[in-house]
Amino acid sequence: MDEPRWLDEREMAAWRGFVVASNLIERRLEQQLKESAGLSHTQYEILVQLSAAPDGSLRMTDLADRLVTSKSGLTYQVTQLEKSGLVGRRSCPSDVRGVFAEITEQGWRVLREAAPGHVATVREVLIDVLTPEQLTVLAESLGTVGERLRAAEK
Amino acid sequence: MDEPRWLDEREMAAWRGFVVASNLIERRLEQQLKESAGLSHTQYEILVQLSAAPDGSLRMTDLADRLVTSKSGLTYQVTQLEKSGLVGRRSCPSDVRGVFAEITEQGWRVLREAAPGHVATVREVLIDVLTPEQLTVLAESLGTVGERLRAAEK
DNA sequence: ACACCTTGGTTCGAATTTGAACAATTGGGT
DNA sequence: ACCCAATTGTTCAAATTCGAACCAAGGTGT
Repeated sequence: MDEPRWLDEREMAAWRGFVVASNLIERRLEQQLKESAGLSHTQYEILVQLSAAPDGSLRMTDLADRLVTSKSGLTYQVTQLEKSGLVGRRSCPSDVRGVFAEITEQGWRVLREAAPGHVATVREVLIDVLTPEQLTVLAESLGTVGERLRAAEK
Repeated sequence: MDEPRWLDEREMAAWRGFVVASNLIERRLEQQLKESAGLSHTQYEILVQLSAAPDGSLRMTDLADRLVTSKSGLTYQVTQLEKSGLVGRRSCPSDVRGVFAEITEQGWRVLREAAPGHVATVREVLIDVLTPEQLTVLAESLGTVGERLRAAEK
């Protein structure tokens, strides 16, 4: 770390842009979901991941990985969603330790109800603000970034 | 919201990429700063903003805006940093209600100490992973996104 | 001067997040 | 079969976050 390569103007712009944009977007999303569906963004994401899974259920650890959250954080949120009846827990046949989180009927309803507004907001804050070309580059770039970080965490 | 325009594959890739990347990056940054300098990312950002200000000080509200955080959240963090001696509070001459947060000598030292490692990590997770062209597009895109959201919040 | 609406910052309580410690299993490698 | 490291999910305490309520002080219009 003797002679750090500082960021030039463009690099700095990209970095600041990223940090600021992600904070602003997260804030807006949180507010929109909370007010229109009574869900936090994390909770919404849990429902989305479960709904996309083959049988509407995923192992806790698997789910935690997809959400990029801590195991304990997930335990907490799943418990919350369980209290609200949007998610249930099932135990895993092949592994006594394992626990499946499973989206319920009501979970589906709430998700279907919340999705349109959420998507609209996503468009409003990111997608519809950019040109198709920008979107393509963004998808590729952040895809790579994600892969690298996933790999590095292991 | 009768017929929502769902996201096509590319749009979805951009969106998922954004969410996943920002979570992963934030996690990594937090971990790196905590272990190498004992600071949270928020605290680091506070020091950066103050150090960049003309006289090393900013009004609380101004600072909160730049950090994209709530006023109460900032009050908390500034208090923490004050306890550690990295930041001080001064009152504003022209407005009795006003409070300036000001970076201290020790704050400067800690910041200088932490910066190289932080920048290295930023390169590692984002900047050096992308091509110059990708970086340019990213900077422009997220710049726009940020501006729009800032404007919309008013 | 006087109401009145806005601003600036802090305080408060509630919700959330994290990492470390833990208990119970699992799955090799020998 | 058996020992041991790695894995699973939860619990716990501590730190952080937010929004709403609040108090004090500015600024405006009459």
